[in-house]
Amino acid sequence: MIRDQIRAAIAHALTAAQRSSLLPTVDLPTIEVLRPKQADHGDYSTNVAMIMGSTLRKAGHASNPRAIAQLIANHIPADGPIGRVEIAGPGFINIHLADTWLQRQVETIVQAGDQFGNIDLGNGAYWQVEYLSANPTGPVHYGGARNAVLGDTLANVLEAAGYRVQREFYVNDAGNQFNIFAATLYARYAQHFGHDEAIPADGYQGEYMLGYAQTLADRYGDRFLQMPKADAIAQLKPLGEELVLEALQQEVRKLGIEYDQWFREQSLYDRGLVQEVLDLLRAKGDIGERDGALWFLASHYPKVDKDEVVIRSNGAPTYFASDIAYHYDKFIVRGFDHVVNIWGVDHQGHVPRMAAVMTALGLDPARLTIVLHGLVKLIRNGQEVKLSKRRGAIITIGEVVDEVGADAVRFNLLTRGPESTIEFDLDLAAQTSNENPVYFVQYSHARICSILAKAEAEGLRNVAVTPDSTLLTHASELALIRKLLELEEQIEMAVEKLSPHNLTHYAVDLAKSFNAFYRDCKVVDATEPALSAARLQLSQAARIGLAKTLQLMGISAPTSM
RNA sequence: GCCCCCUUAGCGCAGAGGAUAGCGCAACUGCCUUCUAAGCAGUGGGUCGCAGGUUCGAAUCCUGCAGGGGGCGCCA
Repeated sequence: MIRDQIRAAIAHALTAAQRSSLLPTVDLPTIEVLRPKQADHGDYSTNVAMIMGSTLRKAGHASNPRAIAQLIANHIPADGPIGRVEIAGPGFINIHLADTWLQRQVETIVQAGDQFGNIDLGNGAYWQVEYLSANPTGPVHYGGARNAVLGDTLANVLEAAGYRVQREFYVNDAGNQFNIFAATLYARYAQHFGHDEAIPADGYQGEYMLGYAQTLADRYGDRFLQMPKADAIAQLKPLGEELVLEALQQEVRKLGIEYDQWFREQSLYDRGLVQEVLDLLRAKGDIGERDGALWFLASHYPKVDKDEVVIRSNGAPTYFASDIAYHYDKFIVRGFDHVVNIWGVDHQGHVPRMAAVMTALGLDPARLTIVLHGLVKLIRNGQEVKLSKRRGAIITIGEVVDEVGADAVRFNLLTRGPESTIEFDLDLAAQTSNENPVYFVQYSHARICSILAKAEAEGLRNVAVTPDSTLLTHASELALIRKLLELEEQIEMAVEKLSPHNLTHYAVDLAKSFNAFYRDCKVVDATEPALSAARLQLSQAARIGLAKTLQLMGISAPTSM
């Protein structure tokens, strides 16, 4: 990455200055390479001279930061990406990228193609991203779309950063909610055949249950009414689960999401892993008995003040019991180096307990990251649409995608940091207007494609000579190249913060940079074939950058609009 | 009561301890016989919730306070 090259050059300059005794030999500070806000402060800058200044002052040496900066700057080799080096302000060293180097990057980008922007941060580390996990009791309500989009985009970004990533959906099919679902399903199924069978008091009221009953009746007839109710419910359970998961998969596909694995909670019990892990914790003294129940003694661990029931006094395990086994399975059985769980803020209380679980299992808690995201308020006709799965008055992910389109949903839910609450206005999102920055970005991509097509039609893309990138000297051309080269850093940032919202802002910036170039520089011009060739290559690079950014966000890159 | 998150332009939001705090929308003024006007250029708009502190330097870190949201179950 460019930043690393700059950092290396500065480090080299520092040691060179020390070796020639121009700078006293003290421990070098970590070199921060910053991106100045103002263009005339250069492409990169470092404050290392000011840090050194205070270190040297304390050690009784001459400590004028500007003088130190000058010493360091004198030793920075002006080659490769580094062009002009200047001292400014209280002691900043400002570094401008060299035009000739920038120009050469156009070809590099085009050659990289869809690999452009990829970096090697992960070094092949094996990560899991688990997102959208839910009870398989019906369609996922719209708020889940944020979870799904966040997790899926993070997975994309991690892959681009050199991680091996597994995408997982945890199916909570072992808990009480799922039993209630099965009982409700039985009732709806019986009702379908005219029986007077009431839905359980805490059952699922949603209309979608009628659809499941209908499907079961179509596929299996009334055979489940020819047996005791308990047996029928037991047999309907896995069938109902399959129906729900099929439907979920369809919904999620509308957002462009494919999971590598749908992991069933029940499988942890079937394999005896829950018992095994509880025994293990008991042997370590992390399990205690109180009020007839078994508790995980989480309060023994930092930041947790409460213990947590794992086996109820009625003998039934809690969700938390299988969750411990689940994470044991992730780290110890399957060997992920790192796991990212995407949860809504309403699960925040569970976070410190999971850290305790990690420690209790002998794992470094830092290997588990839980990304909490705020909830989504759906606005229609200026009013909040209430989401309640139990009451059945839900709007599903699929419905919203059908209404406003997957691209608008993904982009809008990605623009804000995870911790924010999002008010998603359906009426606005449905408009294909400039209210939707996603169209701005896509339009820019389509425009490039149109230019490339026009050049093709006029035979300008068949120029025999390789494009001469040194012809790209216009400020808008160089600004566009600079913006394109930011992609690596944007990916790095998204990974480090485990938050990809910066990509939406970058996409808009990149589109604006292209639009400025388009305004200032005529690309297809038969009277200037050499310049056209160079600009066409730059346009191609811009298309690659925009398409890559959109691809990371799971948003389509249309060739015409 | 305790814990977590949020508070930046009229609205919605970015801001990796750095220099003159940005983007979109809305408002106002211009630009389509020209490669896509779903676009472009320009203008106005700010005590970065409040008060202290740390630092050469704070929207950013620390403490307190206020307002908003969430969480504190033998639910998930």
